[in-house]
Amino acid sequence: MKTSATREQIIEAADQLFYQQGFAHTSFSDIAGVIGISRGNFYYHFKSKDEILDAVINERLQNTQDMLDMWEEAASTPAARIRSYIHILLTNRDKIMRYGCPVGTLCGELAKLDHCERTESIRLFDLFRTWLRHQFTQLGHKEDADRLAMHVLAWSQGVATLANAYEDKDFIDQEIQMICTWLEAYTPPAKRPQHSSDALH
Amino acid sequence: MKTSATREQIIEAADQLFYQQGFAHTSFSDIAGVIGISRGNFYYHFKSKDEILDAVINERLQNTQDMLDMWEEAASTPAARIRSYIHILLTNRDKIMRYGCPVGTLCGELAKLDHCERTESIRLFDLFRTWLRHQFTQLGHKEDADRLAMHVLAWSQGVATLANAYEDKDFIDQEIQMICTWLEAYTPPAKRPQHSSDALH
DNA sequence: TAATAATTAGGACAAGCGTCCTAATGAGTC
DNA sequence: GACTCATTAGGACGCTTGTCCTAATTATTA
Repeated sequence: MKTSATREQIIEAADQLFYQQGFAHTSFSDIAGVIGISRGNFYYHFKSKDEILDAVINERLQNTQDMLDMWEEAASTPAARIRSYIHILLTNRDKIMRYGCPVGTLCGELAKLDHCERTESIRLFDLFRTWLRHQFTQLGHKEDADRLAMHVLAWSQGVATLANAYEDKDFIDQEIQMICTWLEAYTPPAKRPQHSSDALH
Repeated sequence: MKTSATREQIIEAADQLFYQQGFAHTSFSDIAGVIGISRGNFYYHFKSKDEILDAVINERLQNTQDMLDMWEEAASTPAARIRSYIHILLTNRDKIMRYGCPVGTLCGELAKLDHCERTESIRLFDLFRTWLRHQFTQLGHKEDADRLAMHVLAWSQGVATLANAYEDKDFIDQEIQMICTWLEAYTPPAKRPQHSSDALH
C-alpha cells in the first residue's frame, strides 16, 4: 500500500486544523467535513486519532527538515542561514498572529494533555535547535553554540506568543530587527555585513 | 449574596485545573471531584462554564494586580522591580516546566478556540505590559518604554515555552541571568548596581 | 418549633465524541 | 461478465460533555 491519496488528504487537513483549532478541539467530523469524506472510513487508514497526530507530526518533521536543508544550501553564510530562520516570523506573520507558532502551541497543548505524543512533538524543536546550534558552531562559538541556539528559539517563541496575543504586526517587525542586530554581534567581523545598527543589545 | 465559600472553592479549583490541563480539557466532573461537590450545583453559582472562566480570569487579574502593587512597594528602584518580574520565572520554575506560563498558555488556547473570553485573558498581559512600561519610563526611556516592556514580556514567554518543552532547569537559570545582564544596560549608570557582567548582549 | 430561604445532590437530557462494524461501492484481473 | 480485493459510506455503540430540572437538605428567621 503506497501512501493513499485519501490518507494524504487526511494528514494535510488534520495538520491545518490541529494548528488552527488545536488537537483536542479538532474532531473527526471537522476533518471529514474539510475533505468531504465519511467519518466512518478514518479507521481504514488510521487505528486511532492519536495515530493521525503521529502522522501529522512526522509530516511536519519531514517538511521542517526539508526546509532546513534548503536553507543550508540557499544561504551562503551561517549568519544568513540563521536569518532565514528568523524570517519565517515574517513569512508566516499573519498565521502566527492568528494561531501562534505551530511548534510551540502544539508542544504546549500536548504537555497540558499529558499526551504520549508529546515527546514526538518536541523533536520539532530539536530539529531547529540542532540546526541553529550547527550554525553557531560554524560561527566559531564552540561552548556557547547550544545556548545561543536555545536563546534564538526562545526569542522567536516569545515573539510568536505575544504577536498572537496582541495581533501586532509592527511588534514582529521590530523584534525581527532586534534579533538581526543582536545576531551581528555574533558574526565574525571579517564576514560581518554592513547593516544599520542602532544596537539595542 | 456575599462571595459564597463554595463559589470561591470552584474558582480556585478551576484556576488550578485550567492551568494544569487547559480550559477545554477540564470538565465539571474534574472540578467537582477536586472539591468534593456534586456536578449538579455548579449552576447555582454560575450560569455556564464560560462564566467560570470569566471568574477565574478576574481572580487572576486581581491577584496579578496585587502582586504588581507589592513589587512596586517592596523594590526600591525600577530596575529592581523589573527583576522582581523576571524572578517569577525562578519562583514558579517547577510549575512552568510542567505547564508553561499560565498567562501565555491561556491566551494561546483561547485564541485557538476563538473563545469570547480571549479579550479578557489578554488583559493579564496588559497588566504586566503597563507595569513594565511604567518601570522603563522611570528608567528614562520615554519613547522606547513600551517596546522594552513588550521585549521583556516576549523574552520571558519564550523562556517559559522552551522550559516547558525541554523541562530544563538550567536553561531557565541561564536566561534569567542573561535578562538581568541585558537589563543593566538600560539602568542609568549612576544607579547601576555592581554585578558580574560577562555580557552576552 | 414552625416557616421560609439558601444551598445542595442526583439524575435526566440532547449533543458530540472516538471507536467499531457491516454493507455497498469501486477498480482491476481472470 | 464474474471474481477478488481495496476503499468507502453510514450508522450503531458506549461514553463524556455542558446544561437543566427537581427533590432533598441545610441554614436562617419568626
